[in-house]
Amino acid sequence: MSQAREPVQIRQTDSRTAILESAERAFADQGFGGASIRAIAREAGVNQAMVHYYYQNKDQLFRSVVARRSGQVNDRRNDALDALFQDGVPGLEELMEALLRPTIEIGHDDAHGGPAYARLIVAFNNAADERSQNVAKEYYDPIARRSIDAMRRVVPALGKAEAVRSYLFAISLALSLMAKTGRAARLSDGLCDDSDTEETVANAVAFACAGIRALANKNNIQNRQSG
Amino acid sequence: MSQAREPVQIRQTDSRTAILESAERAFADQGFGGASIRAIAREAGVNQAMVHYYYQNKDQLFRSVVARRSGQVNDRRNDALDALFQDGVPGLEELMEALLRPTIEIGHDDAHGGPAYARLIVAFNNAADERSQNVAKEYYDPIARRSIDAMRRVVPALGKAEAVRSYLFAISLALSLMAKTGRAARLSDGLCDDSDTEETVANAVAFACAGIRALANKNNIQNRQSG
DNA sequence: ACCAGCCTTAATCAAACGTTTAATTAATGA
DNA sequence: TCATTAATTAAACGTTTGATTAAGGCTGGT
Repeated sequence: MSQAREPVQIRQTDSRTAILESAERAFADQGFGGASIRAIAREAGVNQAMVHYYYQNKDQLFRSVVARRSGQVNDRRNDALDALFQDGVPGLEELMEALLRPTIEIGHDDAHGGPAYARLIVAFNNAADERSQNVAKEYYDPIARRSIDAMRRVVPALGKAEAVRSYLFAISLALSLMAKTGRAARLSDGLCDDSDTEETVANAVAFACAGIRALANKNNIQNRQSG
Repeated sequence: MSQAREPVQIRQTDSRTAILESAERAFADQGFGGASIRAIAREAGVNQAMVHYYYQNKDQLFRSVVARRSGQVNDRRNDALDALFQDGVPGLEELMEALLRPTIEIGHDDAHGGPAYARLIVAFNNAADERSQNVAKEYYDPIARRSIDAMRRVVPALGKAEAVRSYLFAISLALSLMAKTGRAARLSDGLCDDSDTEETVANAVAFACAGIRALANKNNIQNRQSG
């Protein structure tokens, strides 16, 4: 018997991830329909047949792009949740920072293609087409459910419907911060930088926590009146 | 002299707006690149050359779709702002409702294709490509600037950067409510309906106002400490 | 040296794309 | 009635698309 070897990963690494990163940029900039496999291959510096060799078709290429990044973000979120609830129930600010920080930080990670994925994830987060919904369901629903449960443990007054809404609000808020469309800078005449990760996280957490408490109070008052 | 007549509009109305509405749905569902003029024409029940006859090319077709709806929303917003500030400075809740309600309501207007435009506007609101940015700049920046100024008059403690961020947060929040991706219903096991316009507006306003006040306080405290 | 396996290539396919054209029909004003 | 204009059509343009194929190069194990 020969000893263990893994020549496969070593050899395929270059082209495989080059395609993935090129695809990430293309999907982010032009959408699924607008991106072309030919252009993705060209920018990755590989033959266009290589895209099909590694990823079979355009649909699976898209899923592979999302799978890689969502894994990075959600691993960090899950770890943070584990740590937070280990010593009892944390505060709302801690919880929301744990949920929002990984999302915002990956979008700010210029060196590793974060902004491109940020644009991509924003685009399909609010999309209603079947492909986007299937991908969202597979890669983001599990962490979403866990986060919503966590929010209700931290703020017991929060009803389930309000918790879901709050989570989606907070996420949509964090995503709008990742997108870096340049609109904030334009509207503020350059005052909003958004490259300051810490300030961005702080703003998002502050805004989200205040909003969540408002929904929880609203829910509470309604229950008292009707009950 | 013959009496007044407008045969042109009457004759072209049918096909012209049929194309526009079909295009709205196509762009919303498949994105700019994914939507095809052929399919748009087919679903509108017209020859595909008609699309170019009325709208020259795909780019102008897209702009025409946005122009029509943004006009509807922003006229209502501008009127509401005029009315609000006529008798002095309104409260934050009134202001935010004036800004968010038109956006949310048009997304809930099932009978007039609102949901399709909602999805479309969400998609390109966070997009960074040149086309989306140009359209956003032309059709949405003016009302955005006016709204941001209004917010600062109502909440003087709000710095300019915070006001811009707050506005973008609030809008992204309202848009995520319009989108109706089905995700809220799925995550809440059907509890979140989002077809109740009044409750949706109330939730969005409550969340946004609380968040804005939080940012204003944060800004205030920082100024006191550093000043 | 040789084979077997991944990796890479150029060439090719049918289908769909946005756009243009020329010709036809329907409605109008004189 | 007749020329004029607007609306509509079918057909074709050249290009690009996603996907497939068959062939060749490279590498490591024997």
